[in-house]
Amino acid sequence: MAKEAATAIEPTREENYPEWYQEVIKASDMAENSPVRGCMVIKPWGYALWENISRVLDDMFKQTGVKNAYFPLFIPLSFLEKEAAHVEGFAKECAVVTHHRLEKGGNGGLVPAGPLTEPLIVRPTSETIIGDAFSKWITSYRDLPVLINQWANVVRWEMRTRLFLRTSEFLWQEGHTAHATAAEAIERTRMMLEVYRKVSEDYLAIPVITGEKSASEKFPGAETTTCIEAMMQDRKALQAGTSHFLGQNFAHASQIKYQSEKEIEEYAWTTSWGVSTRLIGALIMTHSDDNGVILPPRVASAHVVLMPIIRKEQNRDAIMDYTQGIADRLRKLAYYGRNIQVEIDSRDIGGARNWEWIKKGIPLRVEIGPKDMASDSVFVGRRDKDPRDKAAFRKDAFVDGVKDLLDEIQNNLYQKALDFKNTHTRPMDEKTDFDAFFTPKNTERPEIHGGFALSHWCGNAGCEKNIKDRLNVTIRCIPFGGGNEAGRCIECNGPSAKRVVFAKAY
RNA sequence: CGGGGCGUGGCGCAGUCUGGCAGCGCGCCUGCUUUGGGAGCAGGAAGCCGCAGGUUCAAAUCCUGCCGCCCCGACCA
Repeated sequence: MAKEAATAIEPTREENYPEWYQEVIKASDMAENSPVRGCMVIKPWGYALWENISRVLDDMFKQTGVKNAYFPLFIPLSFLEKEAAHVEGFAKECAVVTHHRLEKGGNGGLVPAGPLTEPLIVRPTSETIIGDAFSKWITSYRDLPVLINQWANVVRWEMRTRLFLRTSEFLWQEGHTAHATAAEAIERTRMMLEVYRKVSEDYLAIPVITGEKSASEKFPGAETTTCIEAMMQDRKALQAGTSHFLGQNFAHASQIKYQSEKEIEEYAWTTSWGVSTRLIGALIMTHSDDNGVILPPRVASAHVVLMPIIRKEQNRDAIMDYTQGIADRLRKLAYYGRNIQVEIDSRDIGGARNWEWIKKGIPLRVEIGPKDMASDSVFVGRRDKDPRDKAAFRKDAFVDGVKDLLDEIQNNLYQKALDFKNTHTRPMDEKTDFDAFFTPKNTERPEIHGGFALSHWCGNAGCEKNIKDRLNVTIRCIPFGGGNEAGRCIECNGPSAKRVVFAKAY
């Protein structure tokens, strides 16, 4: 027997969180770096997650009247220039296409030829190109609202990239809507944020805080940006989704106008909202442990792995039949929008097989050997429990109860994440406490520290900046609900009407 | 773009200081024995030592330039 590591993943979260994150992804076989700088290859086990998340979102979008469409990957440079704040926000991270042909170069290579008269940028987001379409589609108040979503890839040339969390190219959906009134657009902004909250909490089992961004953190060109913020296991905040009220900024830029009932020319009010493959990063960092990924059942790449244990060759057919019979029954069961997905892994590689599936985070591992078959049973391990904590089930009881079992795991994951978030979220009124909260004890090798501080803020951008410069802590959002409560700004002691969420962020 | 680290079979690394046969562990393939907590033995395949120049009888090793990756920061979903 080979040596056993204390944990399947090294280093552990405690030892080196960023490296742990990378190792977890590698061990789960979800994605890998590609030859293209900053771009990832999403492998089947990771892509299945995205498919499942997409399906849930897509259904919910459609239930609110949104329809899917598709717009070009390339955006004329002049389009991006139309909205001043938007240009400022995205100019630094645009990939630009300047040529349309390759020719043989001097030493056998290829060189770009045929310069474009107007460079094209690869979309970092599609407000401008979709705004242009909307300007043609909308002429009357009768055309409104227009409710469009597209599933697409976008490119943002980031300095530093990390699998799923920040890659040069990523997959996302971007919703774009146009409305006759500000009130209706604001309502839509909140409605879609609510969809994100629901998917995040009910499917990904990631508890979030919903709220509004401060002026410095909002989307370039937006009037207001609302967001869902989640806490990762290193207690840093991750912005998991945003929904923007764009006012009439993009309507002016793209000339989205309509004639009202009163025969007056009006500009439309628009929104945009998106979530991306970053959600997968959020999911990994919320649930995974030192043995690898833990997938919430409702979006898991697969639900159950069946592992036949064939001790004697003459048992093979009987055990495989028994296993196949269980798989057939499980696959007929519907669970949250799809049938139970079953993997059968009959590889003869000893205990390594079990550990591979632990690292991949599959919710249920089922061992099926001669003893189980003899007693009409199965031996089940749950990913939300210790790897050695396994229990025998009667076969029928397991099959009939598998959906309850999956829901139990789903709820456990959510509850655990919620407890973690609550434990590390605290009101903070004294500047010294605030600074201590966000300062690691060991400056050489900072330990996991901090969390969400609920503190008062006077609304002044200067105070926000001071805090960022001093502690690298930002306002993640001004949370909805919770009520107003007068207090004193954590930075300047000025009057404040409400607490906001401060945290270090990804 | 600033600071730090690193590029050697698929993965992780040693070898570089002091130039002289391309190595180790894991993984992979074959066979036998095993199997309910990460199997054992035997055999085997797999390398442009990041790239390009230079020095040398000889370069993974020395020199010059470039490229890429990772971590921290700035930027960001």
